[in-house]
Amino acid sequence: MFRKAKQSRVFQDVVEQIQSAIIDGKLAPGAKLPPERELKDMFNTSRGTLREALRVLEQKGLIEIKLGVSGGAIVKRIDAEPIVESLALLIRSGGVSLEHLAEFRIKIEGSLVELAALRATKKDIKKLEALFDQAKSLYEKNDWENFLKMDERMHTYIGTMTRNPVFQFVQKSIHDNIHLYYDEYLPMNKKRTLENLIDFEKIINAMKINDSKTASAIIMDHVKRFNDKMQEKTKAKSK
Amino acid sequence: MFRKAKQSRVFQDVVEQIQSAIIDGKLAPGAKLPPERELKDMFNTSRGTLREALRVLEQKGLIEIKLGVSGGAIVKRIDAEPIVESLALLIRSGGVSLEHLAEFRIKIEGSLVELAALRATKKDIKKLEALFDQAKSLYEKNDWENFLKMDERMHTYIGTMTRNPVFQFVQKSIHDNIHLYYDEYLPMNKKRTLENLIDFEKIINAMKINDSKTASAIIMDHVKRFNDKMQEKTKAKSK
DNA sequence: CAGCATGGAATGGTTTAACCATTGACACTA
DNA sequence: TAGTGTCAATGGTTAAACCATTCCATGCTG
Repeated sequence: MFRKAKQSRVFQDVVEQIQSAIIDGKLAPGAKLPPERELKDMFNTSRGTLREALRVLEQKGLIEIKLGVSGGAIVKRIDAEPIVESLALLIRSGGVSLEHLAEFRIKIEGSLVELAALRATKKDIKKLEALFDQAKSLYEKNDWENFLKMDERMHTYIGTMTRNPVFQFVQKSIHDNIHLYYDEYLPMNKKRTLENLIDFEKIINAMKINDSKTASAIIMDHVKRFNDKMQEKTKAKSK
Repeated sequence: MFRKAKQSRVFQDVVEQIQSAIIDGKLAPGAKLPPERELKDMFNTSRGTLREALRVLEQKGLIEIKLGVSGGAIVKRIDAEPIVESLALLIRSGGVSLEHLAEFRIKIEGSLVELAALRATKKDIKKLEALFDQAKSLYEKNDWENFLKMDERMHTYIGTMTRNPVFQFVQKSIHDNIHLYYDEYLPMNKKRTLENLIDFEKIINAMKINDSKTASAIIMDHVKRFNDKMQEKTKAKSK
């Protein structure tokens, strides 16, 4: 199944071989790799080196490691998680500011909602309504923290509705990360949050009658309003 | 500088400590971490475990490791490379199809070019013209492979011109990865390539007179034409 | 004196072997 | 039969030694 490893950064060669096997479908999601002690022999390397390779594969989101007997390295379905995490790093290190993110968001989220509306199934709308009801209930309970989480879930779910993984992970990346700024810039605000909720209600209603253009227009207005608020706060801070 | 490491997945604790130090700016880009043999004592761990932590940090794009005396782990400036790589994995594993990518591209690239045109400096335009001239020369020499590379560089450079890192890495991710499909679907085609070149010439001219709307319209047409060609090929294949 | 070759030392890369920690399966007992 | 405890498989960690690469100082040579 595996060649012996090339020299010089042996662990990299191991990573490449296992990664190729996964990408080529020789190792499907859910498949279990042999135990470390066997793998090290297959690759003709030491356990330490093999483990460095496994660390890298784990970090790439290609495998997951379980402890105990019948544990080991299991091939994962590749998802957007590593992308979201990398973007978060980029943001937290100051490479991306809120303005950058907002500028991008305003360009993309209209298209995204339009696409979601075009492809919405009845089930999607039900799901979205369920999320909306939960958000509303949290709003009424003044549970700001959980309300934000639900808001994030609604945005992410609209991403899912596009049926396009590129939009999905872009949406997830934006909203996972934009919340990093919330606490700093947007403390709980009843009035603003209500506007937020009403927007979602309107979007769901537009989706129900397949009015994708209206849904798109509402979200763009929603994002613009958010950005304006954010900029006010930023200016106020820098004074 | 560092606490002793918590137990259970010790290497993860080491990763978190070093990562925090980098994000908080305690370790600036270019700074050198102590040698492995010193770090292992600082963290009170073994060299093997410490090296697993370094592998993870390296994979995250936070550090870079140099060999030899005066080598060691150097803090990197965080860039979009890990994101581009993760996306490539997602695409190559079949999670993202060409149609998905194209659908996204058609929505985003118009906005991106518009922004680039708005913010273009004279230096940008010179640089873009230089890239264009090289691409043209490669076209005339029928050097398909290098022409594609130059085409990719032009797209990426337009991303840079937005002065927004989010657009930059999105553009880079799309174009780094869309080339994975070129060989399969788009063999060298003189006529199509010429259209391609003329588009760029028009875009540069529009940018020169600050006509961002026209630049945007041209690129959207360009992308649509690309998608149509691609779909023809895909259909022809599936017959 | 200038330039170049050489060897030493610092540093990452790899190996080996042993032991610890977690967990699931299975046999034993009440 | 239900519960419980033991055991073995597997990942996690440690330790010490040696290899490979690279920089740099030293000294030789022209």
